[in-house]
Amino acid sequence: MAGRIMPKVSKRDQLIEGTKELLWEVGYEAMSPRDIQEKSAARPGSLYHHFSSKLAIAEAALDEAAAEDIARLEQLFLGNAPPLEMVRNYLLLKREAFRGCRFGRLAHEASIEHEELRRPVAAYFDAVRTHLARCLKQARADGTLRMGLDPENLAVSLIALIQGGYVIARSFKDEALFSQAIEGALALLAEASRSKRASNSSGGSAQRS
Amino acid sequence: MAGRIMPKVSKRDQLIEGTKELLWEVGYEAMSPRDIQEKSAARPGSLYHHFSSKLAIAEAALDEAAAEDIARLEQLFLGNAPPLEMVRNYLLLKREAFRGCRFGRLAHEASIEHEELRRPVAAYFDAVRTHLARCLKQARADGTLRMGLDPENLAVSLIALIQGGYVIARSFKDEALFSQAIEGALALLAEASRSKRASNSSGGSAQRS
DNA sequence: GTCTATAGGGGGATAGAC
DNA sequence: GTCTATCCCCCTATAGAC
Repeated sequence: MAGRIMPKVSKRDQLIEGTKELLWEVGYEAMSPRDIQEKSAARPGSLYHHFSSKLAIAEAALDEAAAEDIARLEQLFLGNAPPLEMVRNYLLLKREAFRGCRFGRLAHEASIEHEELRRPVAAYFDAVRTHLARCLKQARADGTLRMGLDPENLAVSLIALIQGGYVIARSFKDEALFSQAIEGALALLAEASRSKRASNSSGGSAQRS
Repeated sequence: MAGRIMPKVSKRDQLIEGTKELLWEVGYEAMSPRDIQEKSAARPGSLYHHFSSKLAIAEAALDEAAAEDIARLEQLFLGNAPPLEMVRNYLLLKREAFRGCRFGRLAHEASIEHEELRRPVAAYFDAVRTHLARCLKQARADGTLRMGLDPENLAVSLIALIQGGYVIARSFKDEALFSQAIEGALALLAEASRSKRASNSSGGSAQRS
């Protein structure tokens, strides 16, 4: 049993892992080095051997988290569904409204002014924005999204929608509000993508291919 | 100079005022009783004479803040502009993107689970939601907003949009993203509003902050 | 690399004089 | 009502043995 060739999880990895969890659960400021140590079954000596400070280990953990989620996004947006459908699917991803976004939740802490923390957070959002903007641009090009709608602006709106959804759900202690926010936006998007095939003569001629 | 009949600002009021500012600046958890005392030129004795705990004074301050802002909302939504214009105007209110919403910023703290804090936060958002939903409902009734768009859902979406706008602006350290999020939503709304009047004022929101 | 022991400072609150 | 003085605990490390 014990003789297996084990990857041998180092204390360093355990510490990083514990920190990732804590950053999501409680954020940066409310997370103490002691909390990390307990969650990782480690002692101060280990923590400060591998990392110079709480900020340093948080940076490492957050960099890892961002890399993970950015990679997952690549997968998500890889398919070849119609671009607007991709956007819809992204909005409808299963999310734990109360848990919040592990990046967005840090945005309101004063510590977000540490570039070490802000950089990975911004990197994650930038990846989302890029994917969404690309889909929306494509949708506009192929005629499923109306002109006059700026894909870049819209992408930011949708990211904000999700982040705000967490805020509202937590404030009302009601997960349903998260879904409501998403549904409202989906309905708007549907209106904005309603084909030009109807009597509305807003200039478009493109039909579904 | 000093002989004027002064309203005599009590230490209690100073403490509340200082707490309101701090809750906005740094949030609940990062605000220490000592911070409050310094900001209010008061001493522990005063604080704990008037309030039983940090939580108690935060509750009092937050209740006051919510009452203020709910009253301001009443004024805002009092005019008799077309309902959809009211909504647009609300979205275009001047906001300090980096400062964030003094209610929404608390939503991600673990302490939001204290009902004392959550109640005023939810009360504020509920007021916004009610006003927006009423406008949107009216707009749908008078034909300026398409059927098929649920006013309740949409109201939640718009609140989320704003709250998320703060998150994104802070994450990217870029106020322009707040405006971008708003613009994106305004464009969507414009598409969803039926241009029954010949004079097409939709989409021409003209000013950016 | 990981441990135990310890340190300086601030957090949240109380006691009691005035 | 407001003040000064003080308390205990936890936060963020640091030192040094193993």
